[in-house]
Amino acid sequence: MVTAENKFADFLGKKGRKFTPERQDILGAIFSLHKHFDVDGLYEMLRKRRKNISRATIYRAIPLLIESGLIKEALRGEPKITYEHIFGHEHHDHLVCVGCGKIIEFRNDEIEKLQEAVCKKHNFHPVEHKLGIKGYCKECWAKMRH
Amino acid sequence: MVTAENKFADFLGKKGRKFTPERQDILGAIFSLHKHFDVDGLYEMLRKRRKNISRATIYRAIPLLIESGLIKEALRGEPKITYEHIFGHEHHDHLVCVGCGKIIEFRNDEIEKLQEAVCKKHNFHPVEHKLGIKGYCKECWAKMRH
DNA sequence: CTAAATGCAAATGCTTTGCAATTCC
DNA sequence: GGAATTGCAAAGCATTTGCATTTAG
Repeated sequence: MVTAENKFADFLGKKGRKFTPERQDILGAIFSLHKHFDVDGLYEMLRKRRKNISRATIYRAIPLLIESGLIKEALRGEPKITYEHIFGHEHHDHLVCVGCGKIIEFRNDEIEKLQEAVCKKHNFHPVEHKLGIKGYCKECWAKMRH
Repeated sequence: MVTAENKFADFLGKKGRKFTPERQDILGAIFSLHKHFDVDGLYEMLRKRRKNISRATIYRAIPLLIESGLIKEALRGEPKITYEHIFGHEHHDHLVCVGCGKIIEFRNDEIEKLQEAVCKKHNFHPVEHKLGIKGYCKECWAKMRH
C-alpha cells in the first residue's frame, strides 16, 4: 500500500534528500486532519504534540511537499497562504464564506469540461486551475437579514 | 457622462472624504492603461509622470477605489497583489501563463451559470468569484518542446 | 476652520536566508 | 565522512501605521 509517507520518502530518496524525523512529523500533522492548513497552524499543531519544530523547517518542507505531489496551495488568503493535502483527494473548488470563514468544497465536472474547452480555444495548456467563490453561507446570510 | 473620475469624486463626497489631487492622479494612472497593476507599478508610473506620490498614499487609496466599485483585486500573485479597473469592463476570468506571465482574459457564460447553480445547491450567496487557470500559452508551450 | 489626507519613517507580519552545529545515508 | 538538515536569529518584502504637517471643502 502506498501511503503518503512512502510517497514522500521515495520522492526525497530519489532526489538525494533526507526523510528526517522532522519531515515525518510535519507530514503526520498534515495528514492527521482533513482541513486546510497554514504554516503557523502546523507549527502550533506540532507544538501541542510536543514536537518543537521550527517554522523555518516547516517553511522549507512545504516546497518539497508540493513538488512531491502531496499538498498544494488551497487559497492565497489575506495575509497567509493555506495549503491542503491532495493525496487520495480528488480535485475540487471552494466556496468561501466571508462571514464566518467556513469553506465548502465542491466539484462540478461540467465546469471542468468547459474550462478545458476554453483552454483549447486559446491554445492554452493548463497546469492547474483554481476557482474560488466568495459569498455568504446559509447561516451568515440568514443572520445578516434577521 | 459618468466618468470614473465622477464616480470616485461622488463616492468620496458622499462619505465626507476628499477628492485630492493625489487621488485624481492615482485614478488617472490606473485608467490610463488597460492592464493589471500593483501598488509599486502605480508608484513608478506616477513617478515617470513627475507625480511623486508616496506609496502610503497609494496603499490608502486602494480600499477606497475598491469600495467605490472602480477597481478590484485581479490576482493575488506570489509576492504582490494585482488589481484591475472594472469601470466599463465586464466580468471575466484569467488564463495565466507560467512561462512568460502573459494574461489572457476570457468570459464564459456557461461557466458563470454553472457557478450560480453550484451556489444555489449549497444555499450559498455569492459575492464574487475568481477563476484562474495556470498553464502555458501557445508560444511557451512550443518553446518547451522545441 | 477642521476633519481628512499626505509623506516620512518606523513598525508589522509573513516568509526567506546565513550560519554554525547536527544528523541521516 | 560529507552533503543535507536543523534552529536560531537576522534579513527581506509588501503592506500598514503613528505622527507632525498640510490641505480640501
